[in-house]
Amino acid sequence: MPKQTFIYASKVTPSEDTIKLRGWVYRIRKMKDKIFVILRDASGIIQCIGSENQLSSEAWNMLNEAAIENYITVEGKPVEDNRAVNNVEVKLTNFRIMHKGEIFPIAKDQSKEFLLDNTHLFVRSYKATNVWKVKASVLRAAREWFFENDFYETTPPILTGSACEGGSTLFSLKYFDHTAYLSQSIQLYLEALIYSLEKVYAITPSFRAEKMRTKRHVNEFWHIEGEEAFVDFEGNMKIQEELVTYIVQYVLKHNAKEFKELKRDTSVLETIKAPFKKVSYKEAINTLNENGFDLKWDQDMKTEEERALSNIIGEPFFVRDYPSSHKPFYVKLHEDDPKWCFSADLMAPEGFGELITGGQREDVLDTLVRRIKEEGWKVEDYDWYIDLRKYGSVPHSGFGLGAERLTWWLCGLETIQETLPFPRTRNRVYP
RNA sequence: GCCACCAUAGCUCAGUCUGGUGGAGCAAUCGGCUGUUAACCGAUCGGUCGCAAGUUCAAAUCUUGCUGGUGGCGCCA
Repeated sequence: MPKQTFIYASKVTPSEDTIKLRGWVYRIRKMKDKIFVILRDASGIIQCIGSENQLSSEAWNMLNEAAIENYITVEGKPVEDNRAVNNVEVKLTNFRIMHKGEIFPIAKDQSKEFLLDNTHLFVRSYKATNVWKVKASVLRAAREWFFENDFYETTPPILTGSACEGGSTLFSLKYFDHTAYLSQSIQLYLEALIYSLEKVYAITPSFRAEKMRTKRHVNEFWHIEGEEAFVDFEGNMKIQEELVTYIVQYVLKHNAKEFKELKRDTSVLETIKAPFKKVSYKEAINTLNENGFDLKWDQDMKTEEERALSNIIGEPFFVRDYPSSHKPFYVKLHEDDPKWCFSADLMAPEGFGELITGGQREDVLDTLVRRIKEEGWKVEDYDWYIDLRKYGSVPHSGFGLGAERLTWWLCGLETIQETLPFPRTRNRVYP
């Protein structure tokens, strides 16, 4: 008899041959002379049925002892049956518990706090597994798009001696005899690399020490950042909308099963196609004021307003040309009216809000130095960055996409924390 | 940083307002059971009511402090 290997639950189809599966007990329902056990593996779940009169007494006894999350191996014949989960089930001829262990602590009733305390066990839950698969697709699709469009993947440092987004939200740590910081964005380093590779990207963790408690924030997230030489503000938005469209189409094609399990209605996602709608900041304020808000032209949009705008527009859209005072020193200003700047945020529909911030960078030496001073930063802290404008400075643009923000929206989840296996939040750095 | 809220059995919660012998469901254990869909039925087991102090004849319950956690906001991806 040829050696049989284990197959995945999702690959099981009715056949005359006996198959072998391995995985964990997802559910088990016991009756007098038959037992239903749902086996879970990386691919999904499948129902197995064991009857007392078709199993050895050893196998039957083991089946009676089986409990949630035991590691098991099974053998049996796959048959069609419309009473089973996916209309196929395995009639067991053999059953073994490979590791019984203790009673699994996560059961039917779970509070958010309990799940976070047991995150290391919750990662194996069926829902979480589906999210990890979508997120893996997001990262893979992003890399594919960059590769297809001649971007080079680069590896900038995560440990850094200077701030990018401002001092108050930096995590600091001891670096030999100095203080170093965890990266908030590798943008400044990517700007250096365009002078070598022209079109670069990186996927790195970013850290923000913000003491916020919202469903949109985590203190450690994965940042998909791109930077391109010779690309202006408009061209940068084109890159972003094509990248996002590619990722959306990729997950729709490859993750239909996961979306179904997550009960995500994908009809909105199916309509998404570049180019995206673009509204100026001024227009956005006007639209909001027409819908019952009372905002001034230079007022910052708050979460409530952003969410309202996202629901009004109902598709992905850019808010472009922000007031300069709202954006950092590296953003290029409009030459004719420096009150406005070349910065745009890409918003997701359905009230999910910001996915990307991007824009054209200031490439003129004097203007950059002036802006750093105006914002109250020390010029010497940015010496190397300023240097980039001294030797063949070129117009360039870039953006930062939050992998978790995107996954959150694509999966239609309650909170962004659910897109990370071990989310780092204000009160959680363990496990 | 600001504002709320929560802490009672392994888990989810009721009981707190109005002080007077700590409850239910799930899990676990035992038994029953018709192909179950987080099965169902019966029984058993299970508690320093987050910690500390105060008020009171009497505190899970009222007061104060502390600890841990959750939600929302500023900010942002």
